[in-house]
Amino acid sequence: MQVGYACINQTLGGNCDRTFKETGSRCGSCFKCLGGKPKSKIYTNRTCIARTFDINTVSQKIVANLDDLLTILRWNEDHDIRFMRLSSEMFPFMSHDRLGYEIEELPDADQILLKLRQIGQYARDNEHRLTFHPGPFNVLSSENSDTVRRTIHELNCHSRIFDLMGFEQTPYNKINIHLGSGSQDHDGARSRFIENFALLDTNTQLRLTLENDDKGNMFSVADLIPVHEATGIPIVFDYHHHQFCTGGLTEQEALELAISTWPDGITPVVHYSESRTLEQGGEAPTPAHSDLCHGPMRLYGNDVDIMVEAKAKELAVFTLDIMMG
DNA sequence: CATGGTCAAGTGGCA
DNA sequence: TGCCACTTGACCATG
Repeated sequence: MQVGYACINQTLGGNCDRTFKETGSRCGSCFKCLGGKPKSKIYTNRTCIARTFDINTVSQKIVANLDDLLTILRWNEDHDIRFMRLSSEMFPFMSHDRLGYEIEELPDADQILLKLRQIGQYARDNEHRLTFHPGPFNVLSSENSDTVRRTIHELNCHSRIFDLMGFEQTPYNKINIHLGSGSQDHDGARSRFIENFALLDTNTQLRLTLENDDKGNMFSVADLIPVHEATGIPIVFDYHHHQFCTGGLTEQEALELAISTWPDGITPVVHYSESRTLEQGGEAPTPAHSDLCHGPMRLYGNDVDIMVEAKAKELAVFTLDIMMG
């Protein structure tokens, strides 16, 4: 079992202002709290906006993002964290209709390709599991053919990065999305999803996973099962989302149903977060994520890798209270 | 150099 | 109708 976090390391990134503003307490361990300089900021989200897009700048940002990713992985290793979600912003605008590019045509392509191999090698050597979770704009089930086309391209771009890291083509390095666009018509959305899934590159198909939604009219774990049966796509169980969309299953039932969709030999991934509203003393839970974990999180005896989706990132990993039984 | 307005993209749900 | 939520705050122009 590994416990990981998503995209950003606050300690290295010095990004605790949000936590400070909303809770009044600083993390105490980021570079700002320790008196460091902004220059030393380590993060992998360097991006740009379309208006100022410049391929040379983007290429340099990618180099810096990959350098910092390796720094973060080393920090993780030092702190016994061997599971991390990579930011889709590491390669800004890569799949954009007008501004998109191939990695090979970037000015720093050689350096970037080398760094990707080095990151992959480091992850394999130290058994770090790296995953992607492309943004909510990826809707494979959309009725809009342009949206589907862009989604296919973006997912393939993500998969290509894992290929360049030298990873096997399995959901060990998953690319996770939601089914999307089916609140009024589950059957139609599932059909379109299955149809469009066939259009993805094979390596992308082999890495794709589906996550249960956080809205009652959307897709519970049970609602995703027909898609799993048609495509073999494993299901990622999100504990927090399940509260808002149970599909009539208990937490344990939904967890174990999702686990049953994973291939032998690959540890299933689950997502764990808690309600921000409850954390701040509210009455009813809402989908927005908490800063930290308060738990306990129950595993019911199952072995999974846990992606903690809390705003305080790696700091929240250390607050996770896991109940094995 | 701090601040606030703005930023590629889809969809659903709430005030 | 507008805004927030989700992957994930960062960029950039202004003072």
